Amino acid sequence: MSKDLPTAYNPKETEDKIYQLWQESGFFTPENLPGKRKEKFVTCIAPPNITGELHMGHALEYTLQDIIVRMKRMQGYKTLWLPGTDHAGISAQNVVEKQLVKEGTNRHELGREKFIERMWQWREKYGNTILEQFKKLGLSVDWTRTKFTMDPDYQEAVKTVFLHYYKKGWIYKGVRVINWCTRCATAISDLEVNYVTEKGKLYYIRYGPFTLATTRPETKLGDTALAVHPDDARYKEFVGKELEIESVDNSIPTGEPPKSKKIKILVVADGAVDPKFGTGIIKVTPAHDITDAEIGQRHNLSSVKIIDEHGRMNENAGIRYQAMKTTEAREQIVKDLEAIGLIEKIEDYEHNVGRCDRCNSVIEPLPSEQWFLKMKDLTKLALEAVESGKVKIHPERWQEPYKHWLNNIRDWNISRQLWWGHKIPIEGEEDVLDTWFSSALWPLATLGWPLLRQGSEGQASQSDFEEYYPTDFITSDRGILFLWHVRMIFSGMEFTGQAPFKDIYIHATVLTKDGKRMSKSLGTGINPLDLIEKYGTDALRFGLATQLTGLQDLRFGEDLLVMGKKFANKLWNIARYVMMALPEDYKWEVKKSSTGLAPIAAKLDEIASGVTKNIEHYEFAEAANSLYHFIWHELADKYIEESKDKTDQETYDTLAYLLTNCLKLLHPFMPFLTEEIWSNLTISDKNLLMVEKWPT
RNA sequence: GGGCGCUUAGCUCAGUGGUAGAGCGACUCGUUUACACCGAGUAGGCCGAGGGUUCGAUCCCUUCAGCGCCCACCA
Repeated sequence: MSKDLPTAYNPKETEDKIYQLWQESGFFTPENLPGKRKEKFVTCIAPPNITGELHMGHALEYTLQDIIVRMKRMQGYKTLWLPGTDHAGISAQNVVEKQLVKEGTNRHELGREKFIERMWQWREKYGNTILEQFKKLGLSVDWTRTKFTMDPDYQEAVKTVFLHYYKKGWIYKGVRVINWCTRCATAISDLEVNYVTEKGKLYYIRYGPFTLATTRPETKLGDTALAVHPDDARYKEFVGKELEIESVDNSIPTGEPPKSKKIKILVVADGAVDPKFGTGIIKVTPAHDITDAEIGQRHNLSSVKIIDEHGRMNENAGIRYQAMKTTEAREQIVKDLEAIGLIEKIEDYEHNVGRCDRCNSVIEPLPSEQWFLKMKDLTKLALEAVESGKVKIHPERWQEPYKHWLNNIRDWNISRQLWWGHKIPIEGEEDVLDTWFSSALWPLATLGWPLLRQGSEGQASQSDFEEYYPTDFITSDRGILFLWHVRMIFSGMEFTGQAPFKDIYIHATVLTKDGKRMSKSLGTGINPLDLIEKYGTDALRFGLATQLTGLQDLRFGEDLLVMGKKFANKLWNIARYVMMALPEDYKWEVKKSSTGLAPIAAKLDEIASGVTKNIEHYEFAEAANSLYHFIWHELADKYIEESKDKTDQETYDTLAYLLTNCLKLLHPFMPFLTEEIWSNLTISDKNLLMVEKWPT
């Protein structure tokens, strides 16, 4: 009996040692689990980016997932949690590009081949750092199945999917007005544009008999029509007519004073125009505004591209403005219009400016030839999966946004003008696929779809896909419900007829104590590894668990970690006490029933079934709190105090029963500490706690 | 413009149709060998504001305010 344990729990001396024990046991791999396990429990990870560094969101998400996985494993399920990383196209490429800039070069100088080599080097060196940090968090993932979204078999899966869609006629190439990032020099999807309210100007410009307002006067050079609402009585007589109006002459060199010239412009009627806004009449620039492009399509308007991929005016803007940046052109044209008397007034104005999600540059909508995936049928599949209950979203309130988004979706622009990513599998194509195109296949491709897994040693010969698909559970921040979950769902439905997981749990987003977004660049980020250093992993996990209540946001405070640390210590000392109180020759056995024990044992049974239900229903805070309260205030404060002068068998058995079962119940939350205590108990025939039987 | 969430003790948050709870912090006592990372206590809340339903509301309905987030083609 180890009575000489220190009076305080020491996470640092425990954690690495215990993690190694787990790894050596092989129990993270489902095939190695003891006993006959017919029922499976498979959870799907959200693979971190290779650019990633562990942040509080990860700590929360993965802790939550590990709690479930560990409980399921103890309940006797054949449990798989497969780890991996995502190549993260645009963000990873940006990181390495920044590195190159520091070295005084760039990717174009390096050339495509060398650059991709650099990307792989980078991923070798840093890409798995975050996976190493998984060990610090105590995550019970199957390291033998680690995946990367650019692994050879994963690339096969991507190719298969692309060609499948292509043959179905769902993939097409077309010139569309898309969101273009002039810095990243690539198309990006609607979801990668962040709209930020910014101060700008609203310019009122005379267009013949009308005055209309715009925030982007430079796009005037690409106007091909004016539009009014069909029911707007004020302008009815103009609809369908071509007006001759005065504009600026863009053929005059910049050095010379501006002149006006007459141009002709058509007036169309379109429902997209809000008659109540401004003068109720808008200019239509089909090449540089997505709404205008749609109006243009409806009315067969020509589209004049005046801004190029670098964000500069091109030859269509006329010699006077050509080669200027859009912002310069704006100043110039305003000056010119003022000089020839076409500006009526300029007002300060707040409006939404689209910025690149990855580099924060202003997005320039422009026409570009891209690959698109038709969303019509896939949308149906994704809706069907949720409406039929094949996929359940928790908390339920996220179902509506999910449906709403799908019902308003456009075709998906899947091509990116990047170098790092899956190449479009069509000959002569230089572009790569949107990262989410491959991420969408994660639950499929990681399990070996469409190829059979090459039977590595000790593996069953049948493929992982047959064995483990579909998975049971996935959890994420709300931010990627549309970017990722939707796409995994329709991919799964399309290729297997089954949704890739049964339950989605949207967990809270971790904010700072002031309610601000945690961000490294804002200096508001907290590194979970620092917290682990300070409090220990179990304290972090337990503290997080008590804050996991299913709300949208979670203001993270360290108080809860203080609590977690104290609690870890309390449990440690409870264990020390019990070991000390029991006689030398006490026969430890893991009792199955509370019958014949003190009443508190039955109380524990109640707690146990409550905790089980709580975890199954994602009520982590409830589970953690009930354990905390029972262990501290019922077991320690009351029962142990009362038992101090008792030496009968019932008391001994009760103490042993309480301790062993509390360790089990607490193991998913505090795996290191509980496993360490367990290893000190002189129970014969025991296994690692992580595979002991769950007490319900 | 539409939608969602939140508003409870100094701080972070639980919670229930019927005398309000936890952790952290504060205060008072306690040198009892499991634990001072402890124990026994104490203080501190018209449960955001107004209205309604009810015998009774912090909890249900409604309006409003503040904060946060998501979606959207407001020039």
